[in-house]
Amino acid sequence: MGKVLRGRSGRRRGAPDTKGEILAAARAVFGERGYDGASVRAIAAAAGVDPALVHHYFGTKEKLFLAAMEIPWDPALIADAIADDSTGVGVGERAIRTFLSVWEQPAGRGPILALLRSAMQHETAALLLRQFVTRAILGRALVAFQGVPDGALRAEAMVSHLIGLAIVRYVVKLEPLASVSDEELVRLVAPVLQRYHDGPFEPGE
Amino acid sequence: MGKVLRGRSGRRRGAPDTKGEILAAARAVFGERGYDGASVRAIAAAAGVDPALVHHYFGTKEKLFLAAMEIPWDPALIADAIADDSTGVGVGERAIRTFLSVWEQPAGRGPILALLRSAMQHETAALLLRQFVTRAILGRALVAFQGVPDGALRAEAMVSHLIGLAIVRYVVKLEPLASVSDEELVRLVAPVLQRYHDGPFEPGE
DNA sequence: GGCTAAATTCATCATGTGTTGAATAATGCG
DNA sequence: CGCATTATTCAACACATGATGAATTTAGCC
Repeated sequence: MGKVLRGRSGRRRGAPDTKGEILAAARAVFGERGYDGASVRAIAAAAGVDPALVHHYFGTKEKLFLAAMEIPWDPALIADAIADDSTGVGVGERAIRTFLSVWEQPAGRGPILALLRSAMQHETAALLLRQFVTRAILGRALVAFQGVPDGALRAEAMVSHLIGLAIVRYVVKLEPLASVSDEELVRLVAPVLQRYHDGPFEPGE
Repeated sequence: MGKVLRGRSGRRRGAPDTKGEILAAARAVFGERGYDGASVRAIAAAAGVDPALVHHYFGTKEKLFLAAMEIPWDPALIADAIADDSTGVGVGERAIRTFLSVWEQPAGRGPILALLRSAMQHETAALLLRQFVTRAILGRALVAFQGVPDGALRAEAMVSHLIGLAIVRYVVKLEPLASVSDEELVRLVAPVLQRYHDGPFEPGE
């Protein structure tokens, strides 16, 4: 109790990773409130630190945001998990399973939630999300769509469904979708996603 | 040029529908910037009016938001269009076509965009969106899922895909999805959505 | 031990926000 | 015409925000 009241000015004893704590707090608060909604003061408070320190380390709020969006999990791993064809199951199931593995734990959920929330209100963030999806996810996962006509389009449609799922399940919390079990979600969504891979799509039908 | 500078105080000549203009401006600005991002001053400016007038008519910003979200198109019509089984095509195609008919024109896009954007940052708006989807859309469209096991879940999954589509196409603007033609989008998405209606879904597989 | 550099806070600024109350101008009813 | 009502703006408040520069305390090197 009262750990927040760090008292008087000056350097603290020991070598605490304050910069890291600020980053973690930033991810959490950006994730909860989005870019505009998250105030530097709120982030500083969550890190138990004076607002000025945030500026000392990161200069401006936007730079802090960019720094906080350096995601803790490796996007390449994600993309590879989706691309990996060695398992028996199809792309659809691989995609939804990887999706859940990230979203179901708050540590992984934080940054993308922040990115997603912020992309809705800030063009900078929208651009960031666009690049992230395009380069980090789609760019690598596209190997699973090699040989498929309009592969890029189909892959993007798949991603769009996953984004919608994230919003409905974790932000808007529509029932029953929000509280259905992971396994049930896989059984529900996987075959539908899979159809983006297998299904026909002829301009003339 | 200079129409904004309405000059001195007092009532204006004629009987202009200023309240309506404020509402329209509110829909536009809320749609572009979301609830928190849209300032009363910006809305007032877009309506060519003093900020105080906004409060005179609507009291508070939140009430203005709620008033602006009284959507101009009839949700019942939308829901019925999706539910209507008399046409030859399946629910999937009906859903994506109705979706496009609303989103492709800015007048219809405005309010939901505002609702969607705001739902990402404000719990009030999230609740509003939840109720809107549940009552206005799902509630009526569910007749198309009568007799289908887990109909509610499947319908929600469908809606989640449409929401994701809206975000990727109209907010984040991922290419090529953002500039694909309506017809192509229908051919791409309709059969996948349809699978939520027809496809099997057994808890035990 | 002394001194520089880093970490941290404090006080403060300029700006933008939602909101309010009073003032002014036009309308419409008697 | 006179007068209450409505429409509209002006000026201001209280508050939150991002940012800055100076002051204070500790760490680390010679």
